[in-house]
Amino acid sequence: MMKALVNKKTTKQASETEISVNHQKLIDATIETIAKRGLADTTIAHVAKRAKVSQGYANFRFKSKDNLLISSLQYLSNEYKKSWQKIFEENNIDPIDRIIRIVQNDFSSKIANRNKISVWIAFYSEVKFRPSYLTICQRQDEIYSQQMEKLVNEINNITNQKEFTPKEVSETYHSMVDGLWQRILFDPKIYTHEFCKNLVLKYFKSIYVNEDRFA
Amino acid sequence: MMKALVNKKTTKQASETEISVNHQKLIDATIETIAKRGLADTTIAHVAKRAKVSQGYANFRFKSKDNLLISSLQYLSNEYKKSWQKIFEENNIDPIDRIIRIVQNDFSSKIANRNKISVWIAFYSEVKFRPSYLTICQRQDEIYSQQMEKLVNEINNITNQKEFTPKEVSETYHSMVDGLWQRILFDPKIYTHEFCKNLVLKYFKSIYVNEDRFA
DNA sequence: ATAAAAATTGAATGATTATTCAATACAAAA
DNA sequence: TTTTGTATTGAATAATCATTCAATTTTTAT
Repeated sequence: MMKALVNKKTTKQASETEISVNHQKLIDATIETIAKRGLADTTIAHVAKRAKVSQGYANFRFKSKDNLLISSLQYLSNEYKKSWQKIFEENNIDPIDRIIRIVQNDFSSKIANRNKISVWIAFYSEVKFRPSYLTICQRQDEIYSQQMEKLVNEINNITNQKEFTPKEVSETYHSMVDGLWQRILFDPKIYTHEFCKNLVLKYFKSIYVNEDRFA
Repeated sequence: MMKALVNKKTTKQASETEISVNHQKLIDATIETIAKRGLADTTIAHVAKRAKVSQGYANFRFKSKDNLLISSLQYLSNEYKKSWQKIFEENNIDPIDRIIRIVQNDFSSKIANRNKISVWIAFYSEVKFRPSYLTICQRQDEIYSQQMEKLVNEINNITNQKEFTPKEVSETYHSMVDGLWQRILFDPKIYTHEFCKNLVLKYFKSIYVNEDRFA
């Protein structure tokens, strides 16, 4: 009895490592497939082929296509969250430099590339009809906004800026980022990362008139 | 010969009116169906049922589903365009009042309601994979931007504002609108029309410091 | 009123695709 | 090596859906 339990456990651990590899391979393949073909044209067969596993296995591993899509969105969401969470936590860095880093992150090639953006928008477009998508997106947005407001509040205090509330600045920034991401998809020639960053920094410049770091 | 031609013409005219009715019924039904079920779940059968015509007819009338979708996007795009075109052309009205009208239009319940927005985003999400969608969206954006820059330029001259170029202000506004529309979908409780309009006007206030109309 | 033409139907077709599952490959344990 | 359990395959299944088209209804012209 005891032995059986132990055996089972080691077996499980070993296979879990194996499974994890396939798990991630499939999530990566899903994101790539959505980026290359669009959500409407993303089939289990395509994803499985890209992940180099059989079609049956892909479905078996994630129970359903829906589940695979949700896991992929979750992964994307976590990846993005990790990237900004780190910056918000850098308390030793000056708030203005910190917000500049947030902008740099939001328009870095790792985050704001056409593949990732097209996947985001694909999921956004279904948010109204899939409560699970909405939950994932909302939870992320909420924390981001909260942290952003806190940071803006610090900057308002430092600069003695009183006309625009942290909420207003934070929401304006957030919506600008969403809008610009969308436009990167439409016209990447015009909406380069530099162009977008510059636009956002100019916005901050209009709020924090005497601060030169928002060039 | 002559008679035949005339007959043909009258026949054609009469039927075109009839056809137009069905044509528009189908486009309306398509937009409603996308809004209610999402693009992924929009079938010819659903659209036809909503338009109260047979499934075969819907397909016959538009040659293909793809064509019906493109026509619906085109219609949506024209509808929006008509709404702002009119405002840009009101040369007798003061530029600042004109831009305020543009904002009011962009967040009117006719334009920025959840149904319309979800349809827009559904199409946006496929833009990368359907050149015809991209063309329609780009053409619209281009003219809007052009007119907006012209208007901002006038305002810059009047207010003697030199720090922010018309292009910068116009692009910032445009991306804010896109971003806010998206957020209306996510969280309509917070992102009311009033909230959005206020946010945008505050942005203008930060650019045109001495102008009280941007309350 | 009748014939001809056009509009419209709805059932059949064929393609696509998520899901299932019996069979096989593989790995670990005895 | 053999046995046992797990991972993985790939072909079969069943559902969904765009598209087609012969048949029917409606409209128009004479």
